[in-house]
Amino acid sequence: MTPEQFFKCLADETRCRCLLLIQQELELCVCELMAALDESQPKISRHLAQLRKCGLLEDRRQGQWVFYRVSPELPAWMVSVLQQTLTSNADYLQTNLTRLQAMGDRPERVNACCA
Amino acid sequence: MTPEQFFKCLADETRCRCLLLIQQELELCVCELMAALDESQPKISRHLAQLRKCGLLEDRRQGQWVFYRVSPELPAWMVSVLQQTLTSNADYLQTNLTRLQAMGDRPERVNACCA
DNA sequence: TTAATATATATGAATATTCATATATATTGC
DNA sequence: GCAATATATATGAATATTCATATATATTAA
Repeated sequence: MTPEQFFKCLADETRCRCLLLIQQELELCVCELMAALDESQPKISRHLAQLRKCGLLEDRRQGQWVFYRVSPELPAWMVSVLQQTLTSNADYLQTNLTRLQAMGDRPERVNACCA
Repeated sequence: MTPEQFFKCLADETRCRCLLLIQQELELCVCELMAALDESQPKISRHLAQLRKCGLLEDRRQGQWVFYRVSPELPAWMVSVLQQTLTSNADYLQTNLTRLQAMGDRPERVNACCA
């Protein structure tokens, strides 16, 4: 993936916020991101699909939910850019994190290894 | 500037290459970037104007040439992203740097302070 | 006047959004 | 176990919007 292709993935508000939230929370499902961003389900789902197709995210289904996480194969410099952006833009994400915390009935995580 | 606005600036091949070349060379004029990227003058000029308008670059005119450099007011994390991208993508820029070096009659720099 | 750079406009291409619907899993009542 | 239903997510199709490019023209300095 070229640098500009990587940056294009980050160049949309929905994708940027989803990626940074996932980078911080390790793993989030579609409904959690809908709550955090207050956006429609198809909108979230489409952007996540795009990020997965580009190789930035990977998904796993757990029952009715699909959880997304940053791909473990992502080149180190891209991870570093994500982390640097996250660390330096705490205020940018604050509203989203507040909404996420305020969300009731968040799906429980079950470790893939010992479900 | 929000993170996604910053990344949008980097999300185009022409702008990405120009920015990384300038980050590496400290200062480049339009005709040098035309040579390095082998692109038309209006195309280069337009993208540089956009980067300047967004606050990523600043320009100085020296005689007939206009030199662009990374804005000294750019937030540290953005500079860090630029530098990290540059360092980790040497091969991506190699063709451009070769063409730049091969360019004859490159305009001389005159220091602003002691011209 | 010539060289270097900037800008305006028109057009086409890429991208995002919405709505409706499809699929996959879970739950409830029989 | 088997329907009927609910919930979570994905996707096709239509539309709207944004973005990049090319051409032509303007500006600025030597």
